[in-house]
Amino acid sequence: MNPDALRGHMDALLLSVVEHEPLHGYAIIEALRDRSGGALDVPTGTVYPALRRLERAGFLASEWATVGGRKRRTYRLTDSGRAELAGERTAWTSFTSVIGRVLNPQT
Amino acid sequence: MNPDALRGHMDALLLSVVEHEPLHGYAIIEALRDRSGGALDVPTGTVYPALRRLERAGFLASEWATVGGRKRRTYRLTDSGRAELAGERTAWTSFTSVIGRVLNPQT
DNA sequence: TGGCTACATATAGAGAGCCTACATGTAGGC
DNA sequence: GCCTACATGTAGGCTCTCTATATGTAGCCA
Repeated sequence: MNPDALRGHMDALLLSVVEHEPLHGYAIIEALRDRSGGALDVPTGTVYPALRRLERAGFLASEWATVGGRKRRTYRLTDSGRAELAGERTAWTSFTSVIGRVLNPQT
Repeated sequence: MNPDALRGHMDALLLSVVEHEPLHGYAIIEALRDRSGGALDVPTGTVYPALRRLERAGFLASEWATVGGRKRRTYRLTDSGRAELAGERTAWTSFTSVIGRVLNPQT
């Protein structure tokens, strides 16, 4: 997966993955890998800063927890984040429609 | 259209638009606008450098022409560019599939 | 004549985000 | 003692798209 292709879609992916259950960073990476059938293996250097950015934007909220002697920062979707995710899903649909039409015009 | 979303897809769009007929930069911008139903209005500062990049990569070849007193640099797809475009189309399909699955999992 | 719009190309510099590489630390198996 | 999995985080680099600016022709209109 070309990294540049992800540009501008990472937010939607991250928000989507914590939609129904709060997850910590490491688990988010695993969830992305699982949900994509292994196609998405996002490095920690991408995910952790992105999560902080999304929290700063108010779309996520985090809490520290200690599980099995290990510290985790668990992220959950805020109401604002839920609205953002809905918008991102709509944007995704129109994005694929537009690019798809240009890439494969049926003329 | 969020500019970041285009990242990594611009090449495919540009190659796609000159697939069946050579076009010059200005016409390429118009073609993208037309094919996308107006959704894609790519600035010259994006297109011209991108075209040069694609030519440097061997995917496009250009020739100068003068039409109605105006100079045009007309780009055509090379064989290498044709192969690249095919690859980009395949990549696009799997990209949308992967992101779509993560964004809207049917579990 | 002057001014405006469409046509046409090009570059400099800013901005942003994803990446690699590195740093740090715990738990558990061998 | 060493390795792997788990877990978070930052610094710096890279690349692409964008904004802003520059340059010039052709044609219309007042």
